[in-house]
Amino acid sequence: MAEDKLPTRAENFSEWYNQLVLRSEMADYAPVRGCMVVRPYGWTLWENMTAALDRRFKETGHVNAAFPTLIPLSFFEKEKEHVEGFAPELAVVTHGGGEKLEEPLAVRPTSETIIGYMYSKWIKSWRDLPVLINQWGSVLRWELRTKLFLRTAEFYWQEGHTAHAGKEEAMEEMYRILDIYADFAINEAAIPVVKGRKSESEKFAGAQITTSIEGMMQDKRALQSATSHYFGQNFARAFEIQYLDHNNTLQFCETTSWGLSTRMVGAIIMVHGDDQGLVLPPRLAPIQAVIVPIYKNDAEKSKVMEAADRIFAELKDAGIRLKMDDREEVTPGFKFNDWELRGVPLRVEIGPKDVEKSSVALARRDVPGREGKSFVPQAGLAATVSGLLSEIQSALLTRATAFRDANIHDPKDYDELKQVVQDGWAFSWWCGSAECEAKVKEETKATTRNMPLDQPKGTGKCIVCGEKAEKKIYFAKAY
RNA sequence: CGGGGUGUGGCGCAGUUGGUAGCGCACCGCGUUUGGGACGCGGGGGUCGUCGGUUCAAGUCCGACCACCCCGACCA
Repeated sequence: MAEDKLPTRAENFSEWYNQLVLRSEMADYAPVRGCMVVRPYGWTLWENMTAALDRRFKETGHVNAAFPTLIPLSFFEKEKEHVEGFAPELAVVTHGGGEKLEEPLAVRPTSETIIGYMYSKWIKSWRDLPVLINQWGSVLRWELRTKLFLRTAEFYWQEGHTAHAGKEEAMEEMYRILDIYADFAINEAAIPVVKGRKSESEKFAGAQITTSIEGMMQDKRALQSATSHYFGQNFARAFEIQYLDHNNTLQFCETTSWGLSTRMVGAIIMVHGDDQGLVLPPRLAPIQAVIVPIYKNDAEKSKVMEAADRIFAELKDAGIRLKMDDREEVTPGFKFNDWELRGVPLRVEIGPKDVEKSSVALARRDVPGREGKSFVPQAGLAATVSGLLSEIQSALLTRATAFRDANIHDPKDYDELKQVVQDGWAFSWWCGSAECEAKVKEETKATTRNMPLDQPKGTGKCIVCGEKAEKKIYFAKAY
C-alpha cells in the first residue's frame, strides 16, 4: 500500500495542520458550521491541561463554580464597549418550549455580564472580598472564519472572574494569573511565551488593561494563547457591584477576568508537530509511552508477550501513562507510524532479540530516526523511561525557544520591519499611537502582539514615525 | 460579506459525444505474513448535496437553492 503521508509543513502549513488534527483523531468537524467535535484523544490532552491549570488556580485561592449558558440579551447593553465588541458574534435564542420568549437569550460568548449580575447580589461588604471564582465551560461566538481548535464557533475554556476591594489588588490578580498562564505554557506545554500588555486597539471589549501570553507557531505566526484582563470599575459600575468599606462608605469593586481555551491545544500542535505528525509534551500527553511487541510466530509471541506484559505492569506502577499496542492485524511498521502521527513521546519496542538480551528498544518521538533510538536493559526500565520523558519535555522547550528567538528580529528601520514581519516577529520601539499601529497593520498585515512586562532600559524612537517611544512591542502576523 | 473551490459508498477520487455507476483506501471472512506504513483470494456497502426543468433517457445539459472547505475583513 502506497501510504498517504501528511503534507509537509514547508509545502502547506495550514493543510498540514488541518489533516493532522483530523488524522490524529484530536478532533473532527461537527455538522454545525464552525463547530468541532473534540474526540477522546484530543479531550484527554485537554483534560491533562485543565488538571495542570486547575491545580494552579486552586493553589492561589480560587474556587470553581458554574454559571448558566444563557444570558438575558439586555445584559449585554449594560457595558458599552462590551456590547460593541460582542454583539456581532452573539447567537441568540428566541424560542423555548414552542413559545416566543419575552426576552431573547444570548448563548454566552463570555460571562462577565451574568457573573457581574450575580456578584452584585452576593457582594455587600469589604468582608466579602475578594471573590475569586473560575468556571470551566464552553462559550459560543459566531466567528466568520474558523479553524479547528484555533478559532471555532463554540470552544471550551476556563474563565476566571474576580472582584476586589482596590485597584492594586485587582491588578495583582491580573498579573498573578498571567504568571500562571506563562508558567503553564512553558513548563507543561513546553511553549515559550512572551508575557505582556496589549495595545489599546487589541484590548478585550470592556477592559482597561489586557495582558496576554503570545507564542510563536512554526509558520512564525503569533498565537495569543491566553489573556488576563483588568476592568477597573467598568463592569462594577455597569452591574452595580458595590460594597461597604471599613468607613461605611459605598464603593465599587475592581474586577478582572482571564481565560485560556482549547486554542492552546492548537498551539501545542503547531509549535511541536513535525512532518510525521504530532509531537506531544510528555507532561500533557494522553499516552506517554506505547509498547509495541514484535514477533513472527506463536513461540516468539508467548515469550515476547510475557516480557511485554511484565514491562507494562512495571511502567504502569511507576505512574507512566501507557498503551500496549497488541493489535494482530497490523504490522509493527504500521504501528510505529501510527503512534508517531499521534505524537506519543516514547515508543518501547520488544522483540525476540530483546527478550534474548533482556533489553528493549526505546524510540524518542522528538528525535526521528536512528539517533532517537536506543537499546536499554529491561532492568530499571521505569527509571530510564521517566528520565527520558523529562528529557524530552525539556528538549521540546529548548527547541521551541531557540526557534522563537531565532525568528524575533530587531529591525533597524520601518522598511526592515516590513520585511521581517513577513517571516518572523519584530521587536521594536513604538510611540504608542494607534496611527502607527494601524499603518503597520495595513501595510504588512502584522499586528501588535504585546509589550513585554520587563522592558529594556531607556527609551527609543518609534519604528514607524520616529517619535520618542517609551516601550518596545512585538509586531507579528497572528492567528 | 467579498474572492476562489468542492459536493458521487466511511474517506479520497474517476465517470468520454447524456444510455441507468466504477477505482483506491477503509471495512467483513479465510489463509499466509509481522524489527519502519504486508499480501492473496472471497465479500458487504452508493441512485450521485437539494429542488425544479430539458429529454425516450440526466451523475453528466439548464436554473435556483443549500452545505462545506480555502483565501481576505472580525475574533480566545
